[in-house]
Amino acid sequence: MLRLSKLTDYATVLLAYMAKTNSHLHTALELSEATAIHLPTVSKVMKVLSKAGLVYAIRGSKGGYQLAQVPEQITVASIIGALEGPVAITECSAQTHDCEQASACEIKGNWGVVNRAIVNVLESITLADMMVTQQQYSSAEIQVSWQGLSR
Amino acid sequence: MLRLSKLTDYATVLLAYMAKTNSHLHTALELSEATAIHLPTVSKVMKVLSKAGLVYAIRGSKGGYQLAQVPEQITVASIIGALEGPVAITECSAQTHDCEQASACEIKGNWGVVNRAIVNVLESITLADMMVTQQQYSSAEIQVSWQGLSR
DNA sequence: TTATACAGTACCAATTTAGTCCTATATTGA
DNA sequence: TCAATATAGGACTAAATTGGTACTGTATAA
Ligand code: FES
Ligand code: FES
Repeated sequence: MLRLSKLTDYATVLLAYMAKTNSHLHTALELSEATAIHLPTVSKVMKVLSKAGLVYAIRGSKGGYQLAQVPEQITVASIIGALEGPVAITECSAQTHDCEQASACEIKGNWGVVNRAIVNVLESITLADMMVTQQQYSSAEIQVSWQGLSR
Repeated sequence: MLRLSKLTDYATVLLAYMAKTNSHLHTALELSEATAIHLPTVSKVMKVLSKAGLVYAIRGSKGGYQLAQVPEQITVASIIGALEGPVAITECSAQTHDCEQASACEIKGNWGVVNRAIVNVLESITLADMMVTQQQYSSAEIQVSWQGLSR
């Protein structure tokens, strides 16, 4: 149902924690303890974020991770892009797809428009936005979770 | 990568075809031939759309399917909803989720905001919008597909 | 040289999705 | 009433994806 992967969710939680205190380096172990995400999973996610250039990684003892940009410059779209690749809600919304018989299709090109609209939303939301405290809703409303992630 | 299921894509193609000539009933066989989606798959999708109330279904000989509303009233969000349930980009953006330790999370509630923004986009786009002819892009741009669906 | 911490990759289990098929039910018309 | 037509509702399997873990390699500091 138009779901992001759990790894993307983990990544956002980890980056948000790092953003809070970005003065020092964060080891994978520290991140794991602070977020209650299992260490192997933290490692996996951080490696991907490092490769994508969203965080700096320093090896060796006294090493760790640090945000590569300020939270205001890290968009949700870039986090998703790092973990899952470019957003493409359907095969037809992707740029690289090849199709000979598209002439017969009634909705040709329109998924691309929808996709663009969603990407615009995701590019407009930054890590800093994600750290704003949201009001708590009653149980009938949005029930947020954190434990749910590490299930 | 924030992907809709293929069935949702099929459903949109089928509904768009039906919208073109909604004066008569469309049998699953006719829809299959017009869209080149295999008949069993067409049946599966139409059953779901019927159950969701997006199309009327009439059984027996001379039976078939017909849109339950005009294309301007059928939103992309409702099509997704019929096939995949409500849009929930993460577990934390769902309404029904239960979490005891959310107090520790840095991004608590924010996925719900992002989710809402995406739902707003999807609710603003109708089947009629999806039928607007889009300009053809060069191969470097969006490459639309129709055959890709039935792969 | 040793301990620490990230990098890269391979791997498996669990889940989800796509696709097909079978039986039941409703409708029409001969 | 019977036969033909079409949808309804499940059940089922194969394929693909995802989530999670483990192992080996490399860089750094003391
Ligand atoms: S991700 Fe933090 S409350 Fe769900
Ligand atoms: S769905 Fe891809 S061109 Fe129609």
